[in-house]
Amino acid sequence: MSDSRAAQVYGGESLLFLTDEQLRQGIEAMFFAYRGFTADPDRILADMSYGRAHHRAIHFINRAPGTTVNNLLAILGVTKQSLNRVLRTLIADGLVESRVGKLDKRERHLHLTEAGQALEAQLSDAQRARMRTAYKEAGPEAVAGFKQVLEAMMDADMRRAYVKLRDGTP
Amino acid sequence: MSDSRAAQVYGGESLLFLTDEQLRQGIEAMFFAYRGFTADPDRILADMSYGRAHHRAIHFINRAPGTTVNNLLAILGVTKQSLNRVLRTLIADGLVESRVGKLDKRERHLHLTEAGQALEAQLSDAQRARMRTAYKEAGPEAVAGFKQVLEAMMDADMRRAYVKLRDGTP
DNA sequence: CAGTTTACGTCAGCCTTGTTGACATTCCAA
DNA sequence: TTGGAATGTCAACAAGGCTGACGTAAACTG
Repeated sequence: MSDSRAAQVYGGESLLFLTDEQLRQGIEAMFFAYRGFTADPDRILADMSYGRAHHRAIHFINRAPGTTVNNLLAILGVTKQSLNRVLRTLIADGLVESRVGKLDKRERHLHLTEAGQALEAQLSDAQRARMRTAYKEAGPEAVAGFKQVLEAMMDADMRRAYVKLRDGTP
Repeated sequence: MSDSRAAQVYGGESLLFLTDEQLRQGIEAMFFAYRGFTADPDRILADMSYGRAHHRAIHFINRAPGTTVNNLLAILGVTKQSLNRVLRTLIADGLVESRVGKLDKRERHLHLTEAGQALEAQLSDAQRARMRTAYKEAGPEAVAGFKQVLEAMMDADMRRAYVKLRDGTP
């Protein structure tokens, strides 16, 4: 596994980008970048009594309005108890609305209220602003590569969720 | 801010990659990919009584052996109390060694013991394996773009830390 | 040399966010 | 009608952030 001699060539293609050093750079890039990625929303949320978990819930409810709790659970990858605690406060604070399903009354369909949409926009704007700057700095080809690698890094089920969200809302 | 009409062209260059939809895809890609990124080490650590915080400490001590507590603090971006809790257990368990500085005796220089290096290798191998697969799947050009965008996404001081680690150990 | 600053450790307490386990309710479907 | 699925809730707990306060030793500085 710990193969530092990956500077081989086969099939005519250089594999220099697969050295442990290259891989480690990618690992550290992910670590540092993710910090930046969450920094702006975190700052906004710190003032309110919300955290990153609330942001995630708000983001995906906005992204797929009417989604069920179970669906959201799968996307967020947390337990229903964890999610429920977050949803409870968001509903109590009037940011999220929970509507009993019409076809299946066990299900709860989640929607953002106007206040919820306002907060979503505020958080989203901050996060997008950073993304936009990064995209601009790196250029379109880099962005394409960025997405390719990230997608390849996901677990299979997360990748399905990602692609579904991406292609489901054109 | 929420400009959905970014499909403009100026200076002859398409800015289609800067639409809100494109940016949102990037945001979700980061979210889902980061989950995959941490999944393998998390699984390994779950069996022991360690968490992601221990992994981070071990990673950067391995990366910069002899680093001081203050230095590590800056890289990890946590409080000294938080880091201390983690370091204390790692030192107690014989994975990390803390040596009093020779020039400045206030400083503690951190090193991995053999056991620490073994765990680091185990965690690192798992994480690199995933990176390697992703890199292979996406190809060298995508990897270059991936790193460019991530670097552009970092806060200025994190970017400095990243570059320093990257270029300091060639 | 005296006083201040720096580096580090630690105690106490709080918060968010994750976990498991147990249990109730509602309702669909076989 | 009964089993299972979807949801919600209570309780208890742990990891890992945070702040504030305090102590010690070493280094720096006027």
